[in-house]
Amino acid sequence: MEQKPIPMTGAEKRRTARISQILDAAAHCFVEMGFHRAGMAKIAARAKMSPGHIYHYFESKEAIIAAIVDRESARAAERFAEFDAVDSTELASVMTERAVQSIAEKTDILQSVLNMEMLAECQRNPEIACIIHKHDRYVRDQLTHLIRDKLGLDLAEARTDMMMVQFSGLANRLLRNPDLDLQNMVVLMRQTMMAILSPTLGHEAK
Amino acid sequence: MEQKPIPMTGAEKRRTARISQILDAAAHCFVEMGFHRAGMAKIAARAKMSPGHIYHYFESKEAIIAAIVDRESARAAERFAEFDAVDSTELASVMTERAVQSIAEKTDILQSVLNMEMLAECQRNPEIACIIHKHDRYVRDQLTHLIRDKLGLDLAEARTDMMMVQFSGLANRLLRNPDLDLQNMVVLMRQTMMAILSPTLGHEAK
DNA sequence: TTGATTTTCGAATGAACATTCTATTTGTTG
DNA sequence: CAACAAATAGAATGTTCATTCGAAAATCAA
Repeated sequence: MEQKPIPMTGAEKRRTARISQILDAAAHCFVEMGFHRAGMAKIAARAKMSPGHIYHYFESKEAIIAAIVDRESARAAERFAEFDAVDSTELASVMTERAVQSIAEKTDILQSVLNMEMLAECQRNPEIACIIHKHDRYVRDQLTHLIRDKLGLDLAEARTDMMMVQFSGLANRLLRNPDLDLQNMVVLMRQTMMAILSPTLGHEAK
Repeated sequence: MEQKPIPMTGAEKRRTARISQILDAAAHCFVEMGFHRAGMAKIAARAKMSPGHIYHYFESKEAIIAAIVDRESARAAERFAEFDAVDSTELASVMTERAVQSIAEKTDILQSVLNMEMLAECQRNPEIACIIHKHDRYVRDQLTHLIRDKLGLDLAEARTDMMMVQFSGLANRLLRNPDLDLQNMVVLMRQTMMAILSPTLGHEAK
């Protein structure tokens, strides 16, 4: 989203370094054990500091969870922002490639696990819900603008959501079906995305 | 899947009643607090029995989680089995309606939360993974048979997975975007599903 | 260097939790 | 009804965990 081009003092740099040390450790533990079985002791050990010290940077474990959700959501949003620069005619292809390719990597399976955890938490914790909805709205706005103004299509909001259905649906599918044949899937996925971005969708010839 | 037409004695009936009492209570608590923050005390209270007594029916809390995952997966599989009886020409429509309608209900939002929790756990606990993959394979086999043998389409496995991408993707989307306009979505979703089930998909006219 | 400030540690605390165990109640059967 | 088995309760146990706190170490200012 908006950014800080403000330079940082040494102390501030240190502080943000420590914070991302903690977040990296927390993310790792959360993937491995889930939000609520990952103990502060484990997180602290992985971040190479004492448990007590974490409380100089975060008010509570909940605050760490919120920060993780925020960071991961922001990263996902960033990834979507790349589509902005893509040529209109190739959008479906590029998005398909990115969806499939990013998912074929181990790191993104882990990312998916974190996403599941986040979405579950989202229905219980209003603060988490707020963070997730904020980032989702941002991504949607970007994509809707692309579809409406660059591609000149109607039903832009609905098409946006349909595109995003493909992304999260694919991630979900890969967790449930470990034998998924990506080779064949990618062909159908590309055509499906192209169909979603075709002017005739939503205007059925009867 | 296969079933037991065997009649039950009074004692057995009681036993299964108690067990589903526990599972209902557990499911409720798991949705509300997640697998690992839901304490046995809370589950016991909701099931109207003592914590200790639960251990007459389940070896451990892990066993309850496994049982919940199994039950919920089996229920999802049952719901998919209904599509078996649907007329070929209407499959896409019926599946769309079912996906959208089932998701528009509050209960299915809660079901989605449980699904997220399950999928996250699936990547950490091999026993859970096994249960989930088993049920997913069952659903896929049903649907693939439908697509290949009733609709006479090629690429049946890939089309199956694409259909399932739509289902889980839609559930996911609704959690992330609470403002989702189902009215417009349903139109695009139906056409997308029809495209996935059209013989021309996968055989692009260049 | 000295004093002040910040960073860091790790033990102490208290709550929550899964599980076990013993005792009590309920139900069944001869 | 008596004796036995099954069901149930709930307190006790030992562990794990988030959080707090006082002190030690490092950093900085003068």
